[in-house]
Amino acid sequence: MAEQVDDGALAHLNPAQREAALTEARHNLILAGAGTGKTTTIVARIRHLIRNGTPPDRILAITFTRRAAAEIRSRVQGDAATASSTQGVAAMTFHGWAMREVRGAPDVFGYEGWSVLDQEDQQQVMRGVLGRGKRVEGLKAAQIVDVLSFAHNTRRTLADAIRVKFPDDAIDAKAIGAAVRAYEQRKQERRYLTYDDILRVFAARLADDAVAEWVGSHYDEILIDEMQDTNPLQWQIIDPLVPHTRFYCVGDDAQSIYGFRGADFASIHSFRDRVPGARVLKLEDNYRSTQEILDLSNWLLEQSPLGYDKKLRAVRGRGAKPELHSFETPADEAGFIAAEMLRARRDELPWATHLVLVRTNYSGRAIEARLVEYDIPYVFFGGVKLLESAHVRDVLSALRVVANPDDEVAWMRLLTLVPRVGDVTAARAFDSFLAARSGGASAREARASALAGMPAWLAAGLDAIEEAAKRVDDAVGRAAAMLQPVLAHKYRNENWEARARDLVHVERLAASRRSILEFLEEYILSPVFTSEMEPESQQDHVIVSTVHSAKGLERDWAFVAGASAGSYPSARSLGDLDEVEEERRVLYVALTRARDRLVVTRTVSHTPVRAWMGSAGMDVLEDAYFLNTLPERLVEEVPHVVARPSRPAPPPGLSAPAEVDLSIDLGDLE
DNA sequence: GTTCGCCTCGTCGTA
DNA sequence: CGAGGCGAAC
Repeated sequence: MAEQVDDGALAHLNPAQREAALTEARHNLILAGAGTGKTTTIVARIRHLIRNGTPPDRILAITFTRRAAAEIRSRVQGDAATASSTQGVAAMTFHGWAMREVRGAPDVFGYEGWSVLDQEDQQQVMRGVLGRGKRVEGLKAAQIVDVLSFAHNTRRTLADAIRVKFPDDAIDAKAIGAAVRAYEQRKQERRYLTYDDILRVFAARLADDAVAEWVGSHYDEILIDEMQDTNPLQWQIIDPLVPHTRFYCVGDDAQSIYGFRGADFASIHSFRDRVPGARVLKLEDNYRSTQEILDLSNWLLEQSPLGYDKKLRAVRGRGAKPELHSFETPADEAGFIAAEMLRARRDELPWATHLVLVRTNYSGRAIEARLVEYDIPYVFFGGVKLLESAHVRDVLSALRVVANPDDEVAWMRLLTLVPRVGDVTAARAFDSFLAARSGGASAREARASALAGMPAWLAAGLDAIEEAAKRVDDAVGRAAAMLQPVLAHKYRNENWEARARDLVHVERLAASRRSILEFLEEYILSPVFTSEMEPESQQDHVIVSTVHSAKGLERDWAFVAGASAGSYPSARSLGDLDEVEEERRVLYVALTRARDRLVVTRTVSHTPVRAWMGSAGMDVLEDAYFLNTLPERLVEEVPHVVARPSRPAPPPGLSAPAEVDLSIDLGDLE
């Protein structure tokens, strides 16, 4: 048995990794710098546990994304010889885990039949609460939802969260508080849970030690990846479980980039206080990059007033210097990146050689446009998630009203798809639904009264979906069929063909889910990007990714785009040390993705920031710019900026031209 | 009064 | 690309 799992993985580890994989301490924190074989070590650890007799289904790996979970699962399974003995290791996100526990034991946790709201739906509910003005104290629904979420994740009061998020504005927190109370009540009435609520329900029940003991007894060891991005709300889940299971946490303080979501990387510095008896191990040898790439990355961290105590060493040795290319416009920059890829292609390098890292979804679009233009296959990580795209939401709204008839957001969305029905008519229909319900009508009868003035196809379609509710892909198919005519019209000028293809993907994702709510929950909690569903993702392709979505990614060549003044650090973070330092770590994560060739690109004159900051503001940004003190020896600088030829000013007499007669001479028509 | 289309504007990052 | 404002059309 033992030999079955021992594939020699341990033999490939260096002494520090081996020590980390085999540690016998009850709780462990592995501080693993970028490229030091973090995933390799986690995988070796899991295989080691299994080899020593831990049943795979008693091991839980918490990761940051669906992709990271999938990678751990597949690497733990290894080849066919070991796949069966390693079957059953659970790998999922924090939210996925919390939901699995809550849904798995409704007697313990409650909330059966409640729907999970994503961010856009939360904003929709908040808009409904705010009514006509749509603002309170100048804050829009989206801002209030954000500050509330920040309060939950950092376990602050709402008043404190408002002070932290809006330090300069005189905001009457009482008015916000009233809106939030109304929002909470609305969520309760409609049986809605937000992302945060899922963690909060789980955490609240774990405060009962009997519950913590019971949950802890399911697992021999819980592994947590990207520990530096764990926030106080997630710690509230970990803490009560410490006496009841073992924790194996892996992280890197220099890669903490989720402060905006409440993560505080300092909590890994105090890990031993929080988790008594924990052993702390360090991995410092970098296997990913050449020394030149690490020299630049190390330099960036050294400039920080926070001491990171980190210096990555390249086991691979020396290579080419990183390049720093400067352009006039983002379009030139994108053109260069695409042209470099085409050049590499002529040298027969696969598309998968390349990774392009962008700061924002928005800035990724310029790159995307060039890749389309040059016919380069790519997948974009970040950006629109499949279940967040408007047309998919339209279709899912029909499933949602069947699964949870109290789901007002879904009702409104569905009803306003009907021709000649707008907000007012839809709200009236929903009101009559509510009236029927409070009059004691069953959900189905109430539905009939909501649909009274609506076309017959809608009622028939909802009945059909309800009949198919056990076969979720079938239900998706029926919803799509019912709405096909209205959607084809709604999106007639917005790429309807591509959107229709997405609907087929959704149907495929829904196959083998046990219920509509389970299906929606799974993909709301661990979203799939639209572009991951495209055919390109099955073939050789370039990856374009926001830095935040690039955790764990590496490629031979990495292009770090838009590394301009005003972006690193971003203009909006100026003046707040913590935020500026988080921006530094974002750039650090980007730089450390490259194995062989690191290409940093930037624009120097036509930045959009310059336009609204003005030149005085621009000086401040230049001062704060991380790369403005970059020593020459660290990079190869390549200017692409074309100096505009300066012309001599015209002599004074020519400066006020007479207007030119632009009318045509009609000849003999006069 | 209500719907719908068109236009402008602003967009950090994510489960 | 979505949200929101505005005016035309129903």
